[in-house]
Amino acid sequence: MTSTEALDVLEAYLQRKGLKTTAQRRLITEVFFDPRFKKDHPSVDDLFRHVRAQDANVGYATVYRTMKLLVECGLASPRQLGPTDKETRYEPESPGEHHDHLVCLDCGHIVEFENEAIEALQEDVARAYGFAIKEHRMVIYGHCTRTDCERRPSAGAHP
Amino acid sequence: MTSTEALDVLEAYLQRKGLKTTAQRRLITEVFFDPRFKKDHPSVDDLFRHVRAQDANVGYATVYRTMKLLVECGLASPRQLGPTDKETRYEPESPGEHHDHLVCLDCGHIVEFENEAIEALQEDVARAYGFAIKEHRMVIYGHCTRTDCERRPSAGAHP
DNA sequence: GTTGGTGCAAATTGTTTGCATATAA
DNA sequence: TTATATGCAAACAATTTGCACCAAC
Repeated sequence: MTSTEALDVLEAYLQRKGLKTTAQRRLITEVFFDPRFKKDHPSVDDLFRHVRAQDANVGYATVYRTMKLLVECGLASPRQLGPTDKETRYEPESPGEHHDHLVCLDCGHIVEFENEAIEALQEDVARAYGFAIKEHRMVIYGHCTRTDCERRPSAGAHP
Repeated sequence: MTSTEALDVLEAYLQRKGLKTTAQRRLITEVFFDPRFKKDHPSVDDLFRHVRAQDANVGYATVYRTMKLLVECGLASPRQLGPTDKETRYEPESPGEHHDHLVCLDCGHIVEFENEAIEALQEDVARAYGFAIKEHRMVIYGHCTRTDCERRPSAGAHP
């Protein structure tokens, strides 16, 4: 989803809730959906720094509060891909899409994928235990084979 | 794995590392592997309270430090099943075993399961992207059908 | 006797909140 | 004009760390 579409979704949500469209909320949303940035699962701090580059007055708290709004209206999902990561990272969401993650334990590289066969099996499992699935999370940790994969012990994850 | 077996694993690990076996480390490990407790994915605070019931002098920091040791020697895994939970919870591990989780969004009930077909498909996915799998995490969120399932909005997870 | 452990309290870190001011509606 | 947002600093909560004393080895 483009940043323009995301803004539309956000503004509709704000209107419906009687909240206000502000320059800060627009800017943060634009940064979050910026194609140069989108794939990075940014933390609040990442977002804060990029936002400050465009408007030096935005506060940390505003970024937190805006990300909470984006989550509420379905435009973002909080993630914790590396179980040792302490900060929450955010992923842009497009309604109807879903993907899971492959995370390289060496370089931190993240690949998103989707697999219908796995999802069908998940349905079977859930049914067997009397659960109605709302959603799921799946992360596979391993070692990637990128030529530029270098050990980054601090990269996050020992899962 | 029984608490006795766990203690053996821990002591072997401590010895190999030149570390010391102490009463506190033994007690915390026993509590963590106590069958009455095992299934509960306890937080450090849960453990701390049960440990204090047996020895009123143990400090919070010691529980943290000991859980870190248990993770290092493979006896425990840190989990964050409800993405809104802030505290880390721990799950007892037995080498060679693996299970994933079903979490009820209403009552917080957790079911552990294992599914080889899903794991086989994960291998396929990883191979397709050039990843060698080390391990994985899968959590399915939904609504359970237990008769005593009651909405616990604070129960944890809106994933 | 050494080396490592414990308990406490203080420090750190990520996140939230209270409040006076500013701004969208 | 009136309700909501903002930015700042202070508050919080989970976890970590420094240090004086203790206890395994």
